[in-house]
Amino acid sequence: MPPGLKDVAARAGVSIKTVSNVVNGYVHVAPATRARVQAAIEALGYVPNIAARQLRSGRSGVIALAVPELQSPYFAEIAGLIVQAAERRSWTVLIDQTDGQAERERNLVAGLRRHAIDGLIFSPLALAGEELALRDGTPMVLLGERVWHGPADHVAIDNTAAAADATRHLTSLGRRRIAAIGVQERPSAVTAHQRLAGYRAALAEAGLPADPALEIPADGFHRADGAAAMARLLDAAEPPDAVFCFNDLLALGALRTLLSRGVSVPEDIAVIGFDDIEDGRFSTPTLSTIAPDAPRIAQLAVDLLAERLGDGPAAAGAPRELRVDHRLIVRESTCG
Amino acid sequence: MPPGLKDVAARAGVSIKTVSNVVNGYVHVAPATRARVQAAIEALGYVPNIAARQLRSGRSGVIALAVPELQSPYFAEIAGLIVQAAERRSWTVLIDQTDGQAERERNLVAGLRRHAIDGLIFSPLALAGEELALRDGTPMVLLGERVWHGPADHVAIDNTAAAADATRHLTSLGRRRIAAIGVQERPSAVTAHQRLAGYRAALAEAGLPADPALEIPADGFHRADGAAAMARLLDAAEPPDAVFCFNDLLALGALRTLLSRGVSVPEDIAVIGFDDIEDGRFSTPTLSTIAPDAPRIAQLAVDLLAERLGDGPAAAGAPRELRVDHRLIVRESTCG
DNA sequence: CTTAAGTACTGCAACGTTGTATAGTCCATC
DNA sequence: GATGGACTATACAACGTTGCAGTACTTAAG
Repeated sequence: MPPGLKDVAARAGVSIKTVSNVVNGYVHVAPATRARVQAAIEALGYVPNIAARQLRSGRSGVIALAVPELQSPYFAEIAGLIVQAAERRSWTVLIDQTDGQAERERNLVAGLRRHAIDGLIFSPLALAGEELALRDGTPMVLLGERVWHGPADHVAIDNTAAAADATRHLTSLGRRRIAAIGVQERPSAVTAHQRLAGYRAALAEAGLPADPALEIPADGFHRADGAAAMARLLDAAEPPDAVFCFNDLLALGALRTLLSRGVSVPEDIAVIGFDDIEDGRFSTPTLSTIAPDAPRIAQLAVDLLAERLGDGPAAAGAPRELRVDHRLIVRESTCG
Repeated sequence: MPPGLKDVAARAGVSIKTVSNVVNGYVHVAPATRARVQAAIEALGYVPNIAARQLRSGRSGVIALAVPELQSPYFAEIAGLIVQAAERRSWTVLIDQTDGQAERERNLVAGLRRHAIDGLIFSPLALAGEELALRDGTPMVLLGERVWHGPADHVAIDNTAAAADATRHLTSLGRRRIAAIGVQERPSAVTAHQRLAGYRAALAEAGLPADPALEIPADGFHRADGAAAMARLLDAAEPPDAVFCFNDLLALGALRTLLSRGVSVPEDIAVIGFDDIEDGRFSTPTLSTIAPDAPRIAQLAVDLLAERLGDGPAAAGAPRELRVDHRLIVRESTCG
């Protein structure tokens, strides 16, 4: 049985509360008393019982992060950054994996969590809009899409603008038949919709026609989906001269298909992705992409949560929408 | 303020304890009563308070997973699999990131965790051997290396044998100057030592001399380290005709250097990695590698923890060492 | 008709912590 | 020499839950 305040108090010859005060750094404790208590703490190896503390204070020091899947480099990176940012506030992060399943996401939002958490950072995949209203009062920060007037705070880049930047980069290189890989019909696939919108906007801007045959759907955003989509494009009557993939994994998959078929990149077909995952910096050819400011996304998400959790005046208030910058990164896959 | 047993009890017209009994599936509750209580629970949206439950029972239903970094695909994959395996036992997983810092790992082992957890799954990077003895009684499962007679349970593949398999694959292809990338001097870098040992053993077996100039150190196990190491090898007087990289990230980095310098793989230099991360299946060329049975590692780690957590006879006992299989996966980087 | 065993439910204490209220001491100020 | 304030320390209650002991009733066996 681990020692409690009680045991430390007995050993130091003070009251339980005095030990508690020492532990919590309360100012008005005589130096001599403090030293005696500290010694007792060391001697007994006392560690505060978090469960009890949480029971009293209602705070657990744990925030949950819900992502579709950790295996995806982009989410892994974001998760790592959020863990780091949370650490700076002495929070620990509990990771929920939704696998993009609507049911799991709904449970999350309904507050059917098994564990008590102070806040939730959530990157929804299957749910969108009003369905995301968190039932219990747990503060939530949404990640990764721009849902205007959504029910919760969220942090995101301007997906549409970023997609337009990517596409514009291709048009500026003189490409005329630019395909898009990653189109998704589901109404909840907001990210895909926004990137498609940006793509179309940039095409229109360049005076290029929107060709439905160039808008290739993908079940998921993985390499295999990208590889399959690219194969479909190459087998078509009139292949493209450039491809905008809605994320880097799709692009890497596409790249693989291109190279294994002997299509040279970027000479025959230029490829650009989205996310700037590390893989793209070392692939062959290296991958041009849109780089969201991921460290900032993580930091802002944690900060926003902290604000809601604080007792200050900012705790309440209307949902806020924070936009994070993105950059176009040009590498070999568009400019060999 | 969320409803408690008290509130449910009041609404259902029974005692608090009866509600508790219903929640915990106690047998001797009259069907009618049970129904009434259930209704009240639904109506109020009651969810048990984990902190209080833990305070009473000592169990939190949370296990911690400590990995060097989530950004690394191999760890991200393992983490994802462990979250899934834990879910099957209704556990949640709390992720700690050590960044491979000895101090952080030491804190972890000393039990200076911020959160109360039932068990710990730990993939150590900086610590090794006796330093890993867990101070408080929390059950721990070690991941990813084979430390004989270590202080805790662990699950690992046979690193040395696997490294030998990889190297043997290269010798069997007729390669004579086989380099190793990822050598680390630190005594705690057990993984690197074991893979080096396997590499040397396979060379000896093939009657090849061990050439120190071919054993290239790497600070970390990332793409950049692999790229740098490969550059060093190419600049040497006598470049190798094959390279065994201690993990896939190193190999992908090395691949990048090779291709950007126009060295053809595998004709001029064959490359093999270790881990079988998804990237290697879509890189150009695709990467030969050693594939540990990651799903099994995750499952076993969780099972082992469950055993220690159980009240059964298996709960105590000497540390166990479980070996997991690995396979050699031959792809284009060794057999174009 | 008594006893024992089983069923259905209740009340109290305790897990370890912290907020509030309180009380005593010491010192400076009016 | 009284008043007030800062400092130091303590006691008690409460957070929501569950284990244990106990009550009251029912049924079956002797």
